[in-house]
Amino acid sequence: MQILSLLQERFSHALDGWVENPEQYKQQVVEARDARHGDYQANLAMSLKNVLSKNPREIAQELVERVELDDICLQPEIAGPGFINLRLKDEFLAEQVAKLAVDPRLTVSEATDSKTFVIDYSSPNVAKPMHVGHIRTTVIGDALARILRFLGHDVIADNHLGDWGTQFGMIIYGYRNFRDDAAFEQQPVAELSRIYRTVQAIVGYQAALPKLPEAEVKLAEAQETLAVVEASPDEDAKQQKKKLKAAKRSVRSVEDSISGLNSKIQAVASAPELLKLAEGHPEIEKRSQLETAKMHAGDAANLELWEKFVPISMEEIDSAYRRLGVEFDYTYGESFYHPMLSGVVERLKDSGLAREDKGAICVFLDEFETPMIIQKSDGAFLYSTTDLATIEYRMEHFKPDAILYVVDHRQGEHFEKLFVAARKMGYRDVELQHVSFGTVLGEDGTPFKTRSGTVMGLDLLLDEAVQAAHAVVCDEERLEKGGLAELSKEETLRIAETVGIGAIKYADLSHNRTSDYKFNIKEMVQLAGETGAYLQYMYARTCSIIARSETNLSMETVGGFEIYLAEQAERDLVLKLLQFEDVLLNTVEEYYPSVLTAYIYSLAKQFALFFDQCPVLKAETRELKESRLALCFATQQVLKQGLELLGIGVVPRM
RNA sequence: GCGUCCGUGGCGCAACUGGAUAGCGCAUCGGUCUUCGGAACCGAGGGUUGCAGGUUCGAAUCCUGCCGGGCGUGCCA
Repeated sequence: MQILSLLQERFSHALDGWVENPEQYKQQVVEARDARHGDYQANLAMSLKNVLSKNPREIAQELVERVELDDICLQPEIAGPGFINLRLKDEFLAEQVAKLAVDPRLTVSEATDSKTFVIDYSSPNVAKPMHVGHIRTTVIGDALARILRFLGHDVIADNHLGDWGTQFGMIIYGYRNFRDDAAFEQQPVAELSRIYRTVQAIVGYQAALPKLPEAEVKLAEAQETLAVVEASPDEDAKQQKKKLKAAKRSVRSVEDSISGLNSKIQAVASAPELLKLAEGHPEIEKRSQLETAKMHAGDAANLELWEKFVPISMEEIDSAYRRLGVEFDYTYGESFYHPMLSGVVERLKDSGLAREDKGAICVFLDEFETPMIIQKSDGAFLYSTTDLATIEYRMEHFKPDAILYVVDHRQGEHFEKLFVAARKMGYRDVELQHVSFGTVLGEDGTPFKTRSGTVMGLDLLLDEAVQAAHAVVCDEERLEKGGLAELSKEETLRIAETVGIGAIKYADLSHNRTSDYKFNIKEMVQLAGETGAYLQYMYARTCSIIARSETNLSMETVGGFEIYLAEQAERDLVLKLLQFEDVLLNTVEEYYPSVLTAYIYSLAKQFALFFDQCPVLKAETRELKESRLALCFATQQVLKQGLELLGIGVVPRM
């Protein structure tokens, strides 16, 4: 049910033959922010003031006379400078919610202009452990895929794996030199990730070691500069402030980098075995890069190892996806596009878009100072090259109307360049969108790490959330009070899993995707406030009351229950339910899942209010009881569907 | 330096893309009900939306300039 566009159309019609392009004004019909102004409000009279050279209140008056709303609304009211306040008729609400309750699609229509979306999300690096940074892209991308599909679009979920990068050189080198055969035999995934971490630690150590003295010199310089600025202030107070701040900032930044270097050095220096390896394998980074280059060049031995490692690492990645309930249609990694790269570069050179500069092949774009480099001076290709090849491939094979890249905001400039270049290559009729998102931060406001400073593996993170959920939700006293004492251990574990994973997802999705957010498991699994658990609980409550009613309520039977809107809380709940489709459309307008989370939360709140104020099983009359049960049922369906579109599961009891 | 995003009650975030008295959740304080599973409901305090101008009927939102911060910035992804 699209209430908003229904109202907008009516107003647009009312303007036909009165103003030019009536369509452009209809978006000024919006949901009322304040309930005292009705359910919806039309704000167009004010902006038509100059167009019609008339007093806005007069315009509003005339609009009200022209607009055809009798079947939907009560008599519109004009307020303030020319606001038109609209209030839906109760009969209309009751009629529509009755339709919603018996419809598996909850009266959400399938798009008439169905489009094909390619959504590029998750994209972990094979052979590197997944961590908290992969949650956002995976969860946001998955939610968008689910919502767009539900709205009737064709969605191609493509996991653009990093399976061809420098990390392979590192594990190839590490595998040859550091592997523990018995461990690899028994637990290849764990052993591979141990090998990767070992090489990475040594790389970090060896790179940091020579940089430390330089950094200390820099620190001394920066401190001296600061001292000079402090000692001999600029006469201009403003200049002085600026200089002081710049000097302090540079001290701080050098200090930061020194502490970074120190921690990398410490990580190896404090572990004798590692230190020994580091000394026995000088220049390990260079050696690893060499292995990568050999692999790219087609070296049989290295490719054989690549073939061996990829499935092992995918096992781990897939298990994380299973747990998160995320699926892809395609998993074309970088390696898939590798054979196409030289062709891309050749075509760009031939068409004059790319040329050589300082040994590298570059695409210069007017909009940017720095070029997009597509081939390094040593002949290697870059991620720009792969991304261009990927666009070519997708355009040819999927013919999408839109390609969405769910990637963090730091790559913003890369995508801007990529899109400009793609346009120049002739791909003009496709929406290219960088659905960017902010960083996941730890308690201290810096990118999320464990106490020891390393990034925490995703599986451990999920375990922690599930444990926290179990502690809160499956507390014995609580279960006792809720009449759930007989739940088996298996059931409580399953509930904790659903709640824990849902908590992480909800916390992520409910934050505006463009901003950073602090990752705090304890807050996420809270039962009070705006959390996934609260929503799941409200769903369970709808289940509980319906079960108690012993009415065998279902989509087939609920149609027989007539709806009465006796109380304000009922009416508000119904209006909320009917706004589901408008919210979904709004959610994909700019690809903000938080629009949907905010709606589901407000629906749950509204249900809680209704539940508090309107007795259901103890309703005064049988008709009222049935009506309210039908509202519980409709709420249950919308909550379930809404959460499902976010990738969040529900349980009937918790 | 340049580019880009951001600054909203103590904290974490909204505000339907320019609408009416800026909302919500934590936290704090008070109240309701002998519960349809208190994870409930109602109420209170707390804000000059970083600052200063401008645009107009109207600005948290648009423009300009400051102040403060994140991120990016030619051969990593």
